[in-house]
Amino acid sequence: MPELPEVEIAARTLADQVIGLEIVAIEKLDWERMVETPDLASFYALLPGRQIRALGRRAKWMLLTLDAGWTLALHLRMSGIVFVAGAEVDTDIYTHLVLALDDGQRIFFHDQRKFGRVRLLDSAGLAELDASHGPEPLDDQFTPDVLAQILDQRTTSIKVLLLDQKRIAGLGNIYANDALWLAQIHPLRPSGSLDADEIVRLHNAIRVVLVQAIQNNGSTLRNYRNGYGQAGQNQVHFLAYDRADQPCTRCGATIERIVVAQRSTYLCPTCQPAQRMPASPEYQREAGEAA
DNA sequence: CATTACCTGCAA
DNA sequence: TTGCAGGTAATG
Repeated sequence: MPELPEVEIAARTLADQVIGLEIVAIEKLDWERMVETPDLASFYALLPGRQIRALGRRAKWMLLTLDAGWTLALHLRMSGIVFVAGAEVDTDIYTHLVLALDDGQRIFFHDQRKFGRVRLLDSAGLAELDASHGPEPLDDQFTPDVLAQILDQRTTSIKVLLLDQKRIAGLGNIYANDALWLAQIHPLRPSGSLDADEIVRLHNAIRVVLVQAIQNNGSTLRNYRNGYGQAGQNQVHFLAYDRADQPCTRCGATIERIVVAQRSTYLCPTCQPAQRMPASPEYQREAGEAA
């Protein structure tokens, strides 16, 4: 499921409900492989008694800042849902982690596909997680110049680069597709081939699609829910993602589906040309003569 | 760099 | 039955 907007909304809606509460027990943990660090014995020993001080997000990681310098980091991967519920809600076979809180509520980590991951990190572990990701696209420090440096000289396709969390944080398949459509850039263009104007367009497009998705409480295709168990509304606003064979809302051409890096990729063949249109006089003269 | 693996459910 | 799904790590 979740990309940056969905994790952001999930973190915000969790914050409304659990800040200041204490984790009193690990009530259920039936998929032990989801705990990446520390070892299980330490996880069981360290978590009870921790107070939840703040909620945050880094890339697609939800961060629960605890006392004593600990951070509980949750990654929802494809199908994870983190929500709060009281004792009246039963766990099901997909609920793999339940944290009991001191007000009687519980944090549920529900994950149909079991790809979700949990880390309990000290300050060094948190710094390591931070350092392993690229810049946050919604930060003020993320400027077109920063994006230009990330793209510079790279031959890898722009779509693959946008999905690489080490280069830029938070984009997944939906918003990478939509940002490229909005910027009118073909997903297979080599990253280093974008000119200054295209980089400015892409920088702006990334922010626009993410901000709009947050305003719409994220996208729910199948599993995604916020911290109250509610679905998002952004899925009706997709620009290119999942719109194969439908008309481009900008030019009316038919949206195509191709596969890039084993991921479905949607583009408008008219608005997102495979080759950048060179503006040099030589090209224009040749183009004119050929025509 | 491209495949494959990790999991499960659902629609074609 | 096959292919596909908001992601990433581990392989050739």
